[in-house]
Amino acid sequence: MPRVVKHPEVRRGELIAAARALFFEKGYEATSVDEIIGRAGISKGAFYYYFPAKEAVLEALAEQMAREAANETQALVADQTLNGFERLDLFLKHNRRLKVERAPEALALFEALFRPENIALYHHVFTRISRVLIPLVADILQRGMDDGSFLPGDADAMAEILLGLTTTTHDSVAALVGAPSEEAFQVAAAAFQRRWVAQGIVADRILGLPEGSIQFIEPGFAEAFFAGWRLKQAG
Amino acid sequence: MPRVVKHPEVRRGELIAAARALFFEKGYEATSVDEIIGRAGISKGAFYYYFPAKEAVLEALAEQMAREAANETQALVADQTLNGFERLDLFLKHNRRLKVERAPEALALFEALFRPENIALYHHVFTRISRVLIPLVADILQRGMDDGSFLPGDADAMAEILLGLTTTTHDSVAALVGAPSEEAFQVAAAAFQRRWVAQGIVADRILGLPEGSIQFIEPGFAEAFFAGWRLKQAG
DNA sequence: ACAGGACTGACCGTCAGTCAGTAAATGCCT
DNA sequence: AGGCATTTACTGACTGACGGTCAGTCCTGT
Repeated sequence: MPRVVKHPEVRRGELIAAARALFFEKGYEATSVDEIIGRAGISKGAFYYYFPAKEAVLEALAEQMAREAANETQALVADQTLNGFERLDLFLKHNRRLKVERAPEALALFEALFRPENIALYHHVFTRISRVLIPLVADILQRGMDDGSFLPGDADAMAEILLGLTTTTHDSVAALVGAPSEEAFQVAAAAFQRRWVAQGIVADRILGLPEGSIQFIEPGFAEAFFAGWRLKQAG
Repeated sequence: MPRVVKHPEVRRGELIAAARALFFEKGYEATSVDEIIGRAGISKGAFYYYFPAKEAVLEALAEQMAREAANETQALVADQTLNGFERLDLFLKHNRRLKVERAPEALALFEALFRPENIALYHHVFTRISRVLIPLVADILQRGMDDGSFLPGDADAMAEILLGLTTTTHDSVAALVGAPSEEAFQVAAAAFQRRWVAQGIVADRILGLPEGSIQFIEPGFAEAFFAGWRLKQAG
């Protein structure tokens, strides 16, 4: 094969992109290094020139996704004129809007991340995302505790817990994207919606807000998600 | 090798036991089927006579551990004379006592389950344990909501959330058992303790109990755990 | 011209899984 | 009770694929 030299950053990016596509498609374990290098158009040696092991690509990919998530959020926390609750509300509104606006990509992403064979991928990605988001959320909580919007407490630990809550929806989401039939999906979607409503109430109680203050998802999100899913099944 | 025939249940049990020891020792991925059959004193073919794939042993092991956890808990929920809070308190007391009494085994178990290479094992085990415990906890919560011990709400979803909370301590426990030095362990132990205290407060608020009502771990648990760890490091 | 960074591809050891066959247990007929 | 047939439990050599290595080659900037 002809030898093509590229800037290391470019090559690295291409390798991660190739891995990303394949990991999402077939899972981390089921993707071989040979497939990654085939897609990236590069030799085995070059792969191991950039990454010490297959798992390192997984780490790099998780890192990249965590950075993307952090970048989108960071700007929101900057606004100094808002109090704690307004800030949290903005943060949540932003996330809700993202979920709806990007429903197609989100569907694909979730379908990839929540498939049983992708637990390792899921865990890596969410651990890293949590790690970057915890300080941001902790900051929001701390200000809210200081200005009386929220009940006082250990802001860091509570940020960790609140974010942890969202990652424990794994099973309910997995049931959604793994639903084998429309009936199963309907059941899973109902459970999903119930779970998130309960989670909002739980968050309200943790922070000492009136019930209904915090909403993680739009009321009709499961259905909207469902529309995309049905489209995919049909196509 | 001479051929020894045993009752299928016995053989299956021996295979799971051998796998359990090896998975705990070196992790799921790092354990080969050859090692499992070597320890169990059986041939490759016999292994695949009992399990369709390596992963099936992992499932079976997770199943076994989930059943053990459920059996120990089930008896507690049976007592009809107690109200919701007393029942929950009993459940938590039982778990706290278990953690202390079985600190040595718990240490070994945790050290195995929370090592980074064992994420798959961890996830399988805890998903299955959650699945059997959720109905039990939901039952406790429902009775407590009915008799006014707890704030009303979706008992199933809240049971799921409360149990989910405990699994999101993964990182803080992983930091504990993966600590490379005594200093790192001390830091991790402090974070661990803080995290669990916050979690107790969170649970109080979710159920509408006065702060301090729920305690997941004994005040000195991290230190007790630490003693065992130091012993191991020294030995 | 040459040093060192970027890259190649044949090769290696290991591992999960297969399979054709075999020994022991069990049922069944006489 | 003893022979025969069927089923169950098991053996171990083998395969293909995979992650990772390495000796060496090409390319680019200085």
